[in-house]
Amino acid sequence: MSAAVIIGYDRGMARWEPDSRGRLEQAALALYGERGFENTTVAEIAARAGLTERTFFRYFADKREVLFSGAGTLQEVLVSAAVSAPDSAAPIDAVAAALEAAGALLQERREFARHRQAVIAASTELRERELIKLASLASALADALRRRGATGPAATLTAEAGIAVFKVAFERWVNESNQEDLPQLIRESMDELKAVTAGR
Amino acid sequence: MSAAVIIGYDRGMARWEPDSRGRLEQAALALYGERGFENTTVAEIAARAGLTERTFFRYFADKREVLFSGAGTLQEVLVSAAVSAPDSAAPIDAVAAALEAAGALLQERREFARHRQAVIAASTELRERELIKLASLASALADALRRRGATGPAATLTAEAGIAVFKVAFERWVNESNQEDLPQLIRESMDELKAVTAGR
DNA sequence: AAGAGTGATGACAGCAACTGACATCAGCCG
DNA sequence: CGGCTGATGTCAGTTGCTGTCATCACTCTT
Repeated sequence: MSAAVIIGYDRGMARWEPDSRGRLEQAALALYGERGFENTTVAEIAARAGLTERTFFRYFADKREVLFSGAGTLQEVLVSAAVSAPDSAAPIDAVAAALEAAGALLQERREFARHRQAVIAASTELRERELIKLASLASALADALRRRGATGPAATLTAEAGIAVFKVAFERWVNESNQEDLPQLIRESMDELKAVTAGR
Repeated sequence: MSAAVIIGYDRGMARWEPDSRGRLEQAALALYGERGFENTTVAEIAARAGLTERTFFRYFADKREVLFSGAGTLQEVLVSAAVSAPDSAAPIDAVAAALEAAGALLQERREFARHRQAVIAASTELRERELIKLASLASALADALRRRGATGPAATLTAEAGIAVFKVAFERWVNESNQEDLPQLIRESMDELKAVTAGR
């Protein structure tokens, strides 16, 4: 059964409803939010999107991945901002600039980001997936720093510390009720990292 | 079928072979190493240990967890070392002391740690699990710092940065062919973090 | 010593995640 | 017009994981 049948095939007679991928993502986020990740089956997600389980797995490698389609874009923004920071900037400052760019991107969809984060925080399995995405960001960021001339281990350390800053700032941003500015929170957290590693 | 039947019931006529848990861990590590995590079934692990699939899941929550039974001990060592650092030590130095204690523990079983790490590195699923274990260490470490009087976000940042140091040092230690000293590598990586966050 | 636990294990059924193979069919293109 | 394409459906199968009940050597009680 296709959703087009239900809707009456009025979208210019396209064979299928467009944006299957987007519909699956919306359905998954909604259902994970309503009943929790573990209590939702892939068949249910697919049904809400007017598709079948098999089609879900053509778009997403597994049940978790459906919440992480934005990771690629985030990584691109992060890396390109790091690469395009002035040559004179120290690695840690290139990282700070990259994190602020990524933060600005997330800020554009505050409500979505909050909802999504609440869903992820409620499930250990989803938290695992998020952590490996963040590790992938750190790895890509370290590569970018090496392209800027940083040495291997220092690049890794700078990138990982930067991602730690990002995590802390993002968590604050998500939980604060006021409309805080994420890039600003990133700057503050970065300063706090510098203070803390200096032994204060 | 019990393994005792095969072996001939000569261990003082105990009803079952002792240390089922340990046998499962050994069998899993061996099989994951031989054919890879994804190409190993739980039934095969259980069979090699002389047990059934059902018993495997009585000891371990899932197929990955069997490689992480040491995480609890590591966390205890880490936390108790952090808590027992001198009151005069800055948070980052308490973390450094804690990481060195944990490093010394791992160093006692260098070959095991290497083998295990090679297996984990070969599987994305296992890397995910490792990352959440490290996140749990960071969280416990941050709690320990708060008990020492550190404020919330600073404690989180210090702990996360410390775990980043640990990751980098551990990776060096595992990959170096020479018999390097892990606590020493941790000290060096910590110094590198301090340099890097200072803008060098 | 007989009988009543106990605890680790096995046996079995069942659900849900995921995969491979093949079928379908509207629209496009030559 | 007819063949090709690409997104989807259908179906069968494997495996991870769970609930439930059975088994039975050992132990404790009386």
